[in-house]
Amino acid sequence: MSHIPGVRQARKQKTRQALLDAALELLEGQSLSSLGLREVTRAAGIAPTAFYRHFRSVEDLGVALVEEALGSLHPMIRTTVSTTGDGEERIARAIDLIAGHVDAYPAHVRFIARERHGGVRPVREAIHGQLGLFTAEVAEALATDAVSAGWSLEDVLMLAQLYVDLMLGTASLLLEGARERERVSRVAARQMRLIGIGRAHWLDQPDGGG
Amino acid sequence: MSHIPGVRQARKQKTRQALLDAALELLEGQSLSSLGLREVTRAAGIAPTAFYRHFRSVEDLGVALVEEALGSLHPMIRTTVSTTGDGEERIARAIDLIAGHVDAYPAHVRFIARERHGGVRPVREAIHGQLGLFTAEVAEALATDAVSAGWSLEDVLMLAQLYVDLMLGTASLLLEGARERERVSRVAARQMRLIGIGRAHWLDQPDGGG
DNA sequence: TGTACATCAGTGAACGCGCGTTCACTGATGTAC
DNA sequence: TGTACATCAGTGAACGCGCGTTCACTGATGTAC
Repeated sequence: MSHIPGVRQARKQKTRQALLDAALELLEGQSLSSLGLREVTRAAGIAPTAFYRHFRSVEDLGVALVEEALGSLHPMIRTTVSTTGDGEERIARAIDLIAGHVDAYPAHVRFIARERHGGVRPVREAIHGQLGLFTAEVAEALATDAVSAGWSLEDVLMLAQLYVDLMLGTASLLLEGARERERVSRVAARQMRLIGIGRAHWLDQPDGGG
Repeated sequence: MSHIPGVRQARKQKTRQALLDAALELLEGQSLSSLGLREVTRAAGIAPTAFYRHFRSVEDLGVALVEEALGSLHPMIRTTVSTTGDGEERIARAIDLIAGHVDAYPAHVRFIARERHGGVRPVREAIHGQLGLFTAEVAEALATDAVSAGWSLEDVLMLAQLYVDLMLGTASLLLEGARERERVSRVAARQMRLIGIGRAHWLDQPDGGG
């Protein structure tokens, strides 16, 4: 009735989502640079030509997928980082959250891991940009800890980058080797512990600070 | 003359290498899963059908590329890890070696970074296997350090994995942002330093050791 | 409420093109004697 | 050394197929009055 929502717009949104979902599923076994437009529309159950009502190209759809995938990752990182408790508790909780996210959004995790260094530049850049935001967010949280007193901004950022890379790497390993989940989690926990120890002693060194 | 080398075999080898080189160059802008057989033979200057004299498929060629790319990486890791001197010297030397390798073999580095999580399973598995060997090699070198006395094998391996991932991540960043080389190197150096500090204090913790 | 017109998501035919793979072949290299 | 035959890397025509994109269209939804 009113000119804002409308049945038409809702249906369009639904088709768009069907395209995104179909693409994400097809990307389980291939890279975005080999994903075909007709392949996606066939899986989504619409005519090939309707694709253009939603995206200019498959590349363009890929960029939209980045938003969707890292949007779902955003709250997770926020929660992980704001967990309270001592070091060991925080590590255990972080690992649990990563594993939970991999279970809840396996296709999203796979997509990001795959296309982060993939063959489609605009997608790579979109992922890079989003991960930069995540790193800044993690850095902000780390900076409020007492342990970070006296740290330069640059050093907090390099630490955040270490954590973000470790989280992504762990998520990717959890995805591939479902049967090795326990071993992967244990190794990741120890790596976080070691980084935490390095963090605690960073300013002990004569030339540690920036 | 003798039945072992022969002109024929040498020529075949040369064509094979031309295929590998052509593929590697084409992979600068796309993923292996979208690389076409005809595309490769065209770039290599041979008829499409001759491809089958060397590889069963493009996927198969990809696996051969993994051998080639990580073969060239092998000596580098060995050198990096066996560098002598104090911690800071070793870090500086490691970063230099990584940067040098990226300059010498940019296409190989890009290929490995891209296909490590890429869409072609056999290639992914080949890379995973080779990186596992590297990690073991790094672990072996780390284990001989005095700092590693009292460490469990599992912990040495988790440390080695941390270093290997950091090296690969750094190589990839150096590749993408040529103009940011200095900043990337500085951050990587500090990450190595922080990991080194964590390593030095690992056994200080009541529950640090395995 | 009813009517007339505008919008626009989705359709289906058609196009030219490059793909992977097959096949019978060519001719230089290798081998046996 | 010379000859006759075997091997096999590379060729070129041919195939059927799915691709991305264009175009004019349909018909339900939206808007104006």
